[in-house]
Amino acid sequence: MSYDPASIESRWQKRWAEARVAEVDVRNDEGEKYYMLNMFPYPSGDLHVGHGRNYILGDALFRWLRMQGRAALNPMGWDAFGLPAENAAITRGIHPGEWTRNNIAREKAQFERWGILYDWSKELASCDPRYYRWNQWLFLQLLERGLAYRAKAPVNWCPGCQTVLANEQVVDGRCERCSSEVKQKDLEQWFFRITEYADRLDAGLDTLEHWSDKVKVMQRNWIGRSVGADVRFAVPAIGRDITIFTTRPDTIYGATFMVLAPEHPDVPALIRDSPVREEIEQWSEKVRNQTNLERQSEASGKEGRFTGQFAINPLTNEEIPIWLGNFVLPQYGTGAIMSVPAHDQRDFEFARQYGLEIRVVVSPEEESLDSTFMEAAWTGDGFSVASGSITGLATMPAIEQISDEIEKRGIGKKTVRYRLRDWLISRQRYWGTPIPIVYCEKCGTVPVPVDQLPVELPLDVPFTGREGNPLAKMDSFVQVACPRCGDAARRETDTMDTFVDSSWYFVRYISSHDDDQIFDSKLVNRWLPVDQYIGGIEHAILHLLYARFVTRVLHDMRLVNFEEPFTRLFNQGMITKEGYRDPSNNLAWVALDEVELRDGLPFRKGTELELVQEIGKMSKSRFNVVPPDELIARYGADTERVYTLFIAPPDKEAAWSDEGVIGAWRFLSRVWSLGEQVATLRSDEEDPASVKMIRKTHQTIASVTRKLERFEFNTAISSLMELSHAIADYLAAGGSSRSDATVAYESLLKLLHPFAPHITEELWEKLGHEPFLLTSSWPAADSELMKDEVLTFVVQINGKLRAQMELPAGVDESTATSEALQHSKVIPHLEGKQVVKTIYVPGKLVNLVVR
RNA sequence: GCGAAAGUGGCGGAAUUGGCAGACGCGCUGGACUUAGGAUCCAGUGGCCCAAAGCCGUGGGGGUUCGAGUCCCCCCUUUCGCACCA
Repeated sequence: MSYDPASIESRWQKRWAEARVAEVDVRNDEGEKYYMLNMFPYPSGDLHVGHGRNYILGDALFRWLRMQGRAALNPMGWDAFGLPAENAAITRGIHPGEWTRNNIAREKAQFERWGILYDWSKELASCDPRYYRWNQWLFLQLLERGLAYRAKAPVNWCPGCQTVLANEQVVDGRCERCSSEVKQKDLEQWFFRITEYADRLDAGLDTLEHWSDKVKVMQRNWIGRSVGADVRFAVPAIGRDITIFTTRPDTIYGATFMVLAPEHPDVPALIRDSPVREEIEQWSEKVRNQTNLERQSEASGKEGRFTGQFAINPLTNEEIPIWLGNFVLPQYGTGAIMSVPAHDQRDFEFARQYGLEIRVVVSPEEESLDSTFMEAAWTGDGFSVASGSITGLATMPAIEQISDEIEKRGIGKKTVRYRLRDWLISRQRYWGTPIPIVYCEKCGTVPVPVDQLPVELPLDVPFTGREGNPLAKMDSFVQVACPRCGDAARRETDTMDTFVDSSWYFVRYISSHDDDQIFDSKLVNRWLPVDQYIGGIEHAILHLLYARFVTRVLHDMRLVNFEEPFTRLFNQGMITKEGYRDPSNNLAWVALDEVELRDGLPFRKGTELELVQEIGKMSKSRFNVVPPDELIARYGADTERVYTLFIAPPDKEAAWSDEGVIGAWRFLSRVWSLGEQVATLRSDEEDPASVKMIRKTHQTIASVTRKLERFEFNTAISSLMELSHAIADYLAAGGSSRSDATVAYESLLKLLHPFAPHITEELWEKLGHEPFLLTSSWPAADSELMKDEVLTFVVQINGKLRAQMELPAGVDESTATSEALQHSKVIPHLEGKQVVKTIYVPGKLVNLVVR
C-alpha cells in the first residue's frame, strides 16, 4: 500500500482530539513545567503557509517536549477585537462578532488540518465579556494606582481609521495599519502611565538573556533613556526661567544661544513686543500645522526665527539670544535646548545658517579646533577648554563635576529623560473593550464599580461606515445613571486599544474560566513566566513592551512574583513567494505575512479595496498566496510541515517554492516504503554489516536532539533524511537483520514524529505498537555505538606534505600521537620531525601536525 | 548619517572549539520503467579539463596559523532597525 496521507491524517487528528492529548491540568504539579506559547492570532479568516510556519514550529517543539516527558503547556486563543471586523461589518453587513466567530472556526479547523495540538480547554477570546471584564478590571486597578489618567493632549489622529493611535502605531508619520498620514489633534484621551516604568523596562532588558539583541536594541531605542541635566536659564524680559535639558552639561560654556520649539508655552510672552510678531506667529503656525512627516522631511534644512529676547547663561552670565526652531521637538525634554554649535551638529548647522556664534569648549586630544574653519561640530569626547572650573578635565569627569556644580548652585539638577511617552489607549471604535468610566455632571469622572463589570458592548449597533464611533450614537448605551449619585450621566464611548487585550492574555490561560478573579496567583506563579514565546518580529516593540509593562504592574500589585513575562523569545522569519511579475511596478517577492485572504482573494494587508486590481486580479495559480488546503489535499499536512521546517532556518526569511515541496513528499514516501521493506526481513540475527546503520542511528539521535534544543529544524530534518538513506543503503546492500533494521527504523519514526506526526503515528501503529499520543518516547543515544570504527589520520608537515593512515576508533590523544610516530617508518617525512599538535575529532579524522 | 545582522554552486541552504567546503533538498543531465509523464526509481552534478592527474574555488584586498567559510584589519554589497530625542 502506498503512502496516502488523506486517509490517515484525519483519522489521527480525530484521535488526538478525542484523547485530549494536549490538555494539561494546571493544578497537577508533577513533572518539569514548560509553558510554551505562540502569540495568539488575530482571526482574520484564512491562514496561509506563512502563518503555518509559526504554528508548525511551535507544534514540533511541543511534541518534542512531551516526548521527553516534560509537563508542557501549549494553549491558544484569539486576539479577537480590532478594526477589520468592524470594516467587514460596514462593507458586508455582517456583525463583527459573527464575522469574528466564523473566522475563529475556520482558523481552528485549519490548525487541526495541520495536525497542531493545543490545549483547547483553556481557549480564550478577547471579545468575550468573560475575558474583557478583566481588561476593565485591570483598567480600574491602574486608575486606582494613578497609572491610568485622562488628559487633553496632542494625539495622533488617523483620518483613515477615524481614530487616535498610540505613538507606537505611527510609523514614519503614517498609520501602521492603513498608511494614512497621521495628523496631530488635541483631544481628551485615556493614557496608561508607562513612563513611570521606563527605567525598569529599560533595566529589565539586561536580564533577558534569551531574547535576540535585535529586539532588545529596538526596545532600548524606543524607551530612549538618556542621562543629563535640567538647567534653568533666567529670562529677565518675561520675569521667569526657561528650563532646558542637556546630555552634555560640560559644554554649557559654549552655549551661545537657546532654541525653543514653536509650541513652547513661553513663546507668546517672548514675542509679545517683537516688531515682527505677526511674521513669527505665521511661521510658527505653519510649522505647527505640518504633520510630523512634513516637519521632519523639511527640517533637514533647519529653519528658525529670532524672538528678540535674551536668556542668561547661568555659568557665563552672558546674554544669549533666544530663537525658535523647527528642529526642536515639543514632546521631548522641555521643548527647549541650549545650543552649543561647536559640539552639536544640529546646533552647528543652525548657527552657520543664521550667523550665530560658534564657541569651542571641548578640544579633541590631538588637534585644536578653530570655529571659523570647522566644517562640522565636534561631538566626540575630549578636554574642556575655556570652561571655568572644569577647564582641562576630560569629558566624562567634566560632566560629573559640572552637574554637581549646577545642583549645588541651585540652577538645575541631574535628570534622566526618556523618549518613551505614555501609552494612549483610547480608540474611537466600536469593536473593542469599553472603557469602564461614566461622566457625571455632578461627580465628574466616575469609574464603574468593579461589581458592575463587565460593561458589555451592545450588539445591536448600526454600522453606517460614516465618521465616528457607532457607540457614541447609541443612547441606550450612553445614557446611564451615575454609579455614585444616581443622576443621569454619560458613558465613555471610547474603547481600549486592542494591545491592552494582548498585554496580559498569557496569564489568563492559566485561569481562563475563572469568573471570580483575574487569575489564580498561585497557579500563575507556578506556570509563568512563559518559557518559550514564539511570534513575529513585528511585535518587537508594541506588544512586547506593553506586556512587560503590565506584568510589572501585576507584580507591583503582588499578583505575580515575576517581572518579565517571557523568558525566551523566538521570532520566526517570514515566508515570501514569487508572485506575479508586473514590469511596471516590479512587484515580485511579497512577504506572505503582508497578504490577507478575503473571500479567497489576496489583498495586501492594511489596504481596504485599492489593491484589488493590482493583486486580486492575478489568478491563484500565478499569485503569491499559497492556500494550505490545496497543498494538503495533494501532499498532506505532514509534507507541508516537513517542507516548511526544512526550507530554511526558522528565524530567517524563506522563499516558498512549489517544486521544493516535492522533496519533503519524496522523503515521507520513502519513510513509508522503508517500513514495508523492513517488515519483509526475516532474520532475527544480529548482522555485522549493520554497524554503519546502527552508528548512524545513534549519531542521528544525538544530533536531532541537539538541533531541536537550538531550533535548528532544517538541519534536524536533513539528519533524518540521511538516516533514511543509511537504512535504505543497508537494505540495498542485502542487509538481512530484521531486528537491526527495526532498531534504526523505529528510531527514525520517533525522531520524525514532532515534524510529521500523522505518518509516524500510522507507521508506529503498523509496527504493532501503542500510538505515541504524546507519551514520553524520545530515544536516547548510546555514545559507544556512535563511534566510528576507524579514524583517518591526516599528517601535515608545514601544511604541504600529507600522508594518511587509519587507527581504530576510540583512541585518545596521546595514543594517537604515539601510534602516529610508530608509523613514521611508513611515512618517511615524519622521521626526525617534531609533533607540535594533535587534533582529535571524535567520529571524524585526526590531524597530526608535524614540523 | 548611526546601529545591528548577513554575503558560500543554477536555487534554498550545511559545515561543535579554526580541521576532508558545498551535508540535506530543489533544479538540471543521463538512464530505467512506461501508451504517456509534470508519477516513481537509479546514477551524475562547484569551476577549469574529453578524462585522469592537477589547479582554482566561501563578496574584494591584506594578516595570524601547520591549517581560515570560521579569527584580526581595511573595503564593497544587501537586509533590518533608528533617524533632528538635545
